[in-house]
Amino acid sequence: MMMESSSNDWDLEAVVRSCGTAACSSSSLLGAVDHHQLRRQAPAPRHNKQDEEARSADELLVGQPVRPATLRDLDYLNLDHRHHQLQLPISITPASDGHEMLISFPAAASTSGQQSRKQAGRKPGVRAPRPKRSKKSQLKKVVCEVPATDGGVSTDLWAWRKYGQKPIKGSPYPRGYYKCSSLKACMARKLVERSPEKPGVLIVTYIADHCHAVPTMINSLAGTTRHNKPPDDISDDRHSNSNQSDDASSMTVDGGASADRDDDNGLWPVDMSLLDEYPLEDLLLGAPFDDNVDLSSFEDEQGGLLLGRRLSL
DNA sequence: CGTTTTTGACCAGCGC
DNA sequence: GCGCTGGTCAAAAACG
Repeated sequence: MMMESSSNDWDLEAVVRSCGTAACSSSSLLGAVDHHQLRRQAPAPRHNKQDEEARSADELLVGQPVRPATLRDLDYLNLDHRHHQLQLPISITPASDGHEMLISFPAAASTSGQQSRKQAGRKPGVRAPRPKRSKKSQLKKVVCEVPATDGGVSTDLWAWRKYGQKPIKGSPYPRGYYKCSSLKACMARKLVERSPEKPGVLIVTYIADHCHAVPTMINSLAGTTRHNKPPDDISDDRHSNSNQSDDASSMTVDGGASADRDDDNGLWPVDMSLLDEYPLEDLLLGAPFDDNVDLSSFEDEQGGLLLGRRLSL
């Protein structure tokens, strides 16, 4: 019953690893710069290289989790870089349940896309029992409305991995589900969907806090990144969507970071001078974060940040 | 080879 | 209790 095809199919690809992205050079270490980009995917199978090339690529860059502290911290961000920037918060609306707040950003032009892919999925009947999930209503959530600007490169301090996508009733757009990929034990998740009323606006819901520090250096591991097509690749692919499975809402962890990466060590350098000006504690305030984390454990002997190195557990 | 994305299946929560 | 819906799992494929 899942994922019917639709001309409205779209794909969100959020680049979440900020620290190495062009848009997140030293001046934008906090990454909190929420660029947005929608990736449109062509219906052709992805294993075909040419088809892949033809696939349009809007990338969605979703900003880092925003909390009140974040808003404060964003004040000092240098948002003047080559990519589209978010205009910072226009309104903050507390949700009724007290666990949730809505942060609205000005809408911007957006694009959408889709992609096709070979049949995936798991064989029926093979599944380990999963732990009881906590009541959804009890989860702490932060909802952000961000403009889906095209051509922008999004940055986010956190590395996310997409683990699911679902069509949402009442909305022509699917919702993408993302987990923090920096640490497997991290329960932080992010939901990304396009606002049905305002297609130019993406609704990003952050759930749970990260249990680790903000990634500042990232290993270059195979398969950790996907190509992010330049904005001019964005085309009318969405209209060519035929029997494609459906709107893919995905985020990649990349954002064109490779260009800035230090290939010698596979790590993206961090402008540590920023840490002088803005203590790590402040940086961490910029995103959901476990208050109990011992920040000192994330520094090496040179005072450099160790976290952010992708962990394989 | 290790990682990600895609996507159908599975499952829990919720409303009726 | 049942059905709908959303959230998550996990196999397969892509990627570097």
